[in-house]
Amino acid sequence: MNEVEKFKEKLKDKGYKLTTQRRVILDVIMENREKHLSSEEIYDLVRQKYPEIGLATVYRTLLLFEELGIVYKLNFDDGRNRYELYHNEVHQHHHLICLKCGAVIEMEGDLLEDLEKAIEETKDFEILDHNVKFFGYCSKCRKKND
Amino acid sequence: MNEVEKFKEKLKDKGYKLTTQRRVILDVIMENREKHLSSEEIYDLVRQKYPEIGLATVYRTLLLFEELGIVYKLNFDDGRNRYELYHNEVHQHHHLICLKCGAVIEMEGDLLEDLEKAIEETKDFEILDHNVKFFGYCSKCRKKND
DNA sequence: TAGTTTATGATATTCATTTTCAATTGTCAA
DNA sequence: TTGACAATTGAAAATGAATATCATAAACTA
Repeated sequence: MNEVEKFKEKLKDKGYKLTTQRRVILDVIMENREKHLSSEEIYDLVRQKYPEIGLATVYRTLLLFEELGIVYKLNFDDGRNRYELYHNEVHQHHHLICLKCGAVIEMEGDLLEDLEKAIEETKDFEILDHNVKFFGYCSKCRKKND
Repeated sequence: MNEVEKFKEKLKDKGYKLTTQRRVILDVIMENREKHLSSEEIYDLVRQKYPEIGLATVYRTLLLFEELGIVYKLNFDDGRNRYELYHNEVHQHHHLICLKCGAVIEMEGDLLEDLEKAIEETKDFEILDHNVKFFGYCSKCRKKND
């Protein structure tokens, strides 16, 4: 079963309807896997394929997709929600955010596991998700500074 | 030199004036060291001491204090900025946020150091700050769930 | 295909934050 | 101490992202 079929099933399972708008929004997100698009950016891209769409529908759909585990909401402290396609490694990657040029670099690997285990034990806190961001200067901006 | 004197000096250094409003806002933040107050919460507390103050002044002052390194801005994904008094260990603590009751538990210790070193080397990214949050259920809420 | 329910688009609303601008208040030099 | 000038303030308006409202328009199901 491919991704789109899985998507259809997830909607049906919960009694949601399969609409053109939802399909187009999914397409845009799938075509931009490596990006971290904001709601507004998604709206702009969707309008190129389906100009009649309303902004509210995009917001509603992103909320729904998040609930269904289709997308994952990111927060880069730039005052807007950003989304990426959900994948299993999503919890295993962190983001490096350049304070100069705003570039977002993805980082795989979960070196947090030990830390999480320690927290669960010492604080009796059940961790479901984490949010790890590093702010600094990317290699390009570091070179410019020389 | 005590904290308040340091504060006065930081303002003067950059040509900013020492106003009653700024003093009262600092007092409120200092009296709530262990908390993570939002701008609105700070406004409410400040008004008890200085009712004439305007909301915009609080927002402006918090922005200024952040710039001067007097406070540190936190983001708990609840749609508002939160602040805490800047202290050197600020970079060394993380927050556990309960998804049920909203409690914020502070966690000391920096187990991220190894991870940061690895990033600086492999990604050529100079880390200045990090933001680490863990979401889950606190011990109280876990007990309630039983 | 009809009928019911869900979804949509346009618009209004909310909420946190920022901007505007005239009036006020610190600061520093005389 | 005063006066001048720049910085600061308060009130209100503006912004910007996100959400709610509501009448109309699609989807699904029998």
